[in-house]
Amino acid sequence: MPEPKRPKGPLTIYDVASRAGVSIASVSRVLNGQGSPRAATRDRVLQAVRELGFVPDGAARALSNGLKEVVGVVFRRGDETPFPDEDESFLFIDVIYRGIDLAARRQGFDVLMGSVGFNDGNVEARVAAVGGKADGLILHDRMIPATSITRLASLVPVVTLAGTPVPGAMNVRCDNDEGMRQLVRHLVLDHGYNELGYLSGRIDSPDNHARAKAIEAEAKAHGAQVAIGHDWQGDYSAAGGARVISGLLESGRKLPRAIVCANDQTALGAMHALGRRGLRVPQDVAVTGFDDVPVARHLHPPLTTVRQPMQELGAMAFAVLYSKISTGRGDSDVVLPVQLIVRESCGCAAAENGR
Amino acid sequence: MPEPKRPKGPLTIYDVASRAGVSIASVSRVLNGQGSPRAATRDRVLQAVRELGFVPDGAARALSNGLKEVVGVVFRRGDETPFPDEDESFLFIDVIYRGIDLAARRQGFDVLMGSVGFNDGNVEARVAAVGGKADGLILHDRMIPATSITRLASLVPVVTLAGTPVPGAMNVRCDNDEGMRQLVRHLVLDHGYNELGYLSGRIDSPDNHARAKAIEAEAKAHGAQVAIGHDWQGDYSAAGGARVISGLLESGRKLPRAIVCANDQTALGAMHALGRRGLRVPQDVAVTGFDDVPVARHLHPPLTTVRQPMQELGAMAFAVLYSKISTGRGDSDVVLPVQLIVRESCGCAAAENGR
DNA sequence: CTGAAAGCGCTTACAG
DNA sequence: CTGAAAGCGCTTACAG
Repeated sequence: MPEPKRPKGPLTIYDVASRAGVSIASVSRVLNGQGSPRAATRDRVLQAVRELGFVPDGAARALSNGLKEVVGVVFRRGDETPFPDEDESFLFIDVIYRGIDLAARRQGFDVLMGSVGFNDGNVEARVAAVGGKADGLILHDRMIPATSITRLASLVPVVTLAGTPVPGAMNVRCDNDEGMRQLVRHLVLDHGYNELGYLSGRIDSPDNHARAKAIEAEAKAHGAQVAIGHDWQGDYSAAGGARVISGLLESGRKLPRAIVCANDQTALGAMHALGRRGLRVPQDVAVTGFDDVPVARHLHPPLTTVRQPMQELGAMAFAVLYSKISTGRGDSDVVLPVQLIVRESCGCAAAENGR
Repeated sequence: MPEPKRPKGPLTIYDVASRAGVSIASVSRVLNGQGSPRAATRDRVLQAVRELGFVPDGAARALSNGLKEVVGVVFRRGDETPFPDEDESFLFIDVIYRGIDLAARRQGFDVLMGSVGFNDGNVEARVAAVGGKADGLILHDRMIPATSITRLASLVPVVTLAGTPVPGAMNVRCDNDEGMRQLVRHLVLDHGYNELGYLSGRIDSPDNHARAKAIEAEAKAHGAQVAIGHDWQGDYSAAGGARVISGLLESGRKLPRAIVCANDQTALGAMHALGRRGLRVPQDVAVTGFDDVPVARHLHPPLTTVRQPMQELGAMAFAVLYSKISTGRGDSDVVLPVQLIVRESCGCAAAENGR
């Protein structure tokens, strides 16, 4: 029987200790690089670990040293649709997630994902449960009320993503305001468009709110008009963008010279709808996006947009959280710079393409 | 001071108990719905919990009752590329992941993601660490050697995805063989093509191996030739697919009537390369994929392919794992049916389109 | 350098 | 129905 006789239950540090002929304290020290065990001790422990295939129990470690080495991340995601047509929204979250993941890995943390469907009940309970299993929490946008976030934050460090800072919690976001202002300046000053429309995102989104305010302020500063409001209300989806444009066109409304969309998805839908009516982009109407999702550069024409550093957003969220976890303090509102990506849908020539 | 006086350290069950004037045992029972506490007890506990904002510590619960309610999932993913051009590969993993997530959520489990970069060192240690923090492990394809999987599986239940069953571990996969056979029958019997080429995936992939064997066997059964081998070796990427086709064309080789690609990405690259040489799909050369990624139906022409039920794959992986965790036994090799999706790249007319 | 022992925050028989 | 106590598998002062 080549199989080493295994103790009954799951393997514990006691099994390793007895096999190596040392105390559990020594095993622990060797495994964690604490103290300076004698080489002989080290070797015997390591060998026993190898022979037994021992892996320390995470829960016990966590309980003992007060560190789980786990970040909780809760995103909201669509529910049952197996292959939704808005493929990209996924990708987007995925990129943020990757930023978190990469940064976490560097510190030996793993990521506990607690996703929540759009129409799930008791979201707060779910978030709390994830919080109980982690050293800190990264929350996407407005999943739970601000007061709940504050309460939760007294229990475990919390950073919100792309939201508005909430008392007690930390926040990391992109500079929507500056991005939108750069975009407006490009359209108004470089192209001379003086009539813009803002095809909005979901009305309850802080991002949307920030972008709407920025476009209005900057347009005003340069003497341009901006159509905005109920008739222009989309929902961040391509379908929503198309719906708004169709509605506008059907009601016989004259479109502004440039349509600034709340995000790339919306721009995609808008361009579709315009194309169906025989309107050319950018000759008849210029269209811009926001996000710079991967397909943006492959559209016809390639989409002028604002790139948000999503991966850095994720990495920064972890960094801030980690700082709070390990030192007890962390920045409460980090703003990441965005970048104007000029392609052709604004009316620029192919040569000037941003990549 | 509306703020209730908070104990020094983090909140524990003792704080709740003393505030409610009961023992910690009662608090635990109320929280977990064990026993039948008196209504009065229940209420006082619940109120104390609410007032304090108490959330039980996951590590302590796990250690105490031997259940972490966490599934570990380890995928391999690309490393630093911020916005890779092969966007879809992501999505794909994401869909599997969603299946796992949905199924896990239903049982109150959360998902611990421990991703691994393609050129990360000590993958085994990482996988083991994740294993130590979870009740069970879902592993993508061949991340670590079979023997390591077997060893790990003696410690914690393991299910591998889309791989070959490994002793001790469980496995869930799609029916590559049947999918490829259906595809070949369609090409040979329905379209009458008797010369096929198999543009392969990574050579070390079990999936690729299974698909290659299936196409050879089925082609032979129906008297068709299949070109395969070194000159036809891709790597699952669009770039790889394009490279193979270009190489073939440059060497003056005559292409077979239909090119069966190892996956959709490869087909995408192949179609690009064919287009660049002025070859028409499907009139000059038919092309097929495998996977049915979301963009497949939007290609020109829409791609005929085999749909793998990725979300179910994930859900099934969890189900099998959960069964093992809770009952001690689970199926060791589950095969999920695939579906032939006939679109136009095989030569079928638009009307016959699968969705 | 190393071992015996306490303690991390829960759950759950075991008495009452 | 409820409380006192043991125990889950580790880590880490504290002695030696």
